[in-house]
Amino acid sequence: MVLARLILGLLCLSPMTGYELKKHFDSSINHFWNADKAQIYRTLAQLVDKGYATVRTVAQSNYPDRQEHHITEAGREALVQWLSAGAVQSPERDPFMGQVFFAAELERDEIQNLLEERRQATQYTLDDYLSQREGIDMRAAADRRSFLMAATLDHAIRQQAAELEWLDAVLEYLP
Amino acid sequence: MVLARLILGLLCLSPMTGYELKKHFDSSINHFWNADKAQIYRTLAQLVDKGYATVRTVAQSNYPDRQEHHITEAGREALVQWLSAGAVQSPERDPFMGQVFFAAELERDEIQNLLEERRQATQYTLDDYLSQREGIDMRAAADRRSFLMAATLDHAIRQQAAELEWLDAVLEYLP
DNA sequence: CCGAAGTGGGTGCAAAATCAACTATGTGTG
DNA sequence: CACACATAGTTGATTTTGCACCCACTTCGG
Repeated sequence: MVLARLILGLLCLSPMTGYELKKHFDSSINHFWNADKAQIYRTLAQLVDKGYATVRTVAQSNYPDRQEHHITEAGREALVQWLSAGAVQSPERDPFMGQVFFAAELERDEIQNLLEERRQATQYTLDDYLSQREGIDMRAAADRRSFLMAATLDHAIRQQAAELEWLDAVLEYLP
Repeated sequence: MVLARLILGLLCLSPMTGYELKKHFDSSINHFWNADKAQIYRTLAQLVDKGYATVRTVAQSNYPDRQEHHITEAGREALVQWLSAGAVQSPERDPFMGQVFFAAELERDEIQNLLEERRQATQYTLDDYLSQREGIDMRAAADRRSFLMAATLDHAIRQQAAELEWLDAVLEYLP
């Protein structure tokens, strides 16, 4: 469902192969979504079925043929409809919070390890996002599209930063 | 996978029926996980299969029989093993960020609507969490279990608060 | 020259999650 | 009395996701 819209969104920016879509999910989109290769190719096929995208096979000299997927007018409409239908509400889901919730089954130092391990991972993720952020041309963010894309990265940065602060607070006051 | 551990965690606190588990997911656990009724009952059956829980049917005078699920020693071990195996890393997943990422397909005022709608929903969720937080006896949070449980709620509160701040920033600077 | 990594695409399978019914009975409200 | 809601649990179908493979060819590093 969501994946199909995200793919439509990417195809809206420019025609792409499944392979290129995967790379986007692993880089520019990774701070708010991820997707398995197999899932991408299958969803792509569904989009073509529904008439939201068309395929154009482009032969290359040295590399395999590109199955270039182009968004159709119907596809663009479906995307806009999703965006116009209002802000989606998705339930919170964080397995790590589950670990914390029941962590009392562990000894105090093991709990501390758990939190410190998470702290390190969060710091690592935050640093990754911050370096991605540096790569963004701030003059380009004057146009609305770039601004919004950069904003989602800012969101991820704020979330990670908030998590770090929380972890430090918990580590400090843990009885 | 995660759901099975969370159920084990809850059964660790006290024996419960599927119905009661569902209520916990809808109330005390809702800030970091949710689960469908059907999924809970099926997972419960799996836990019994694996020997992580046992069922005791308790007849009631006016109401249907309770299928009380008790955690076994093996179940407790499985839970502890999950907690000891280290902090789980789960990829970020936020459909709303997808909407923002591609929101440039909309007009400026529609984008503003989208963000304001989300702002309201976030405020509502935050208020809910804050009122849950009020219900927590702070003296009880001196023991480690209560402290950790309250901490996960604090985490959710911080996340929602950070989201609000972000939304305000985006609304202010949106070109 | 060998092997690793990159380009490009795909299948099969299983687990996890969601949606929508359906079964009973009891209790409280208008 | 009818109706909604709470207690308690179950079934079927479908979608979503994740993991592990498989193909073919090219380019680059040592």
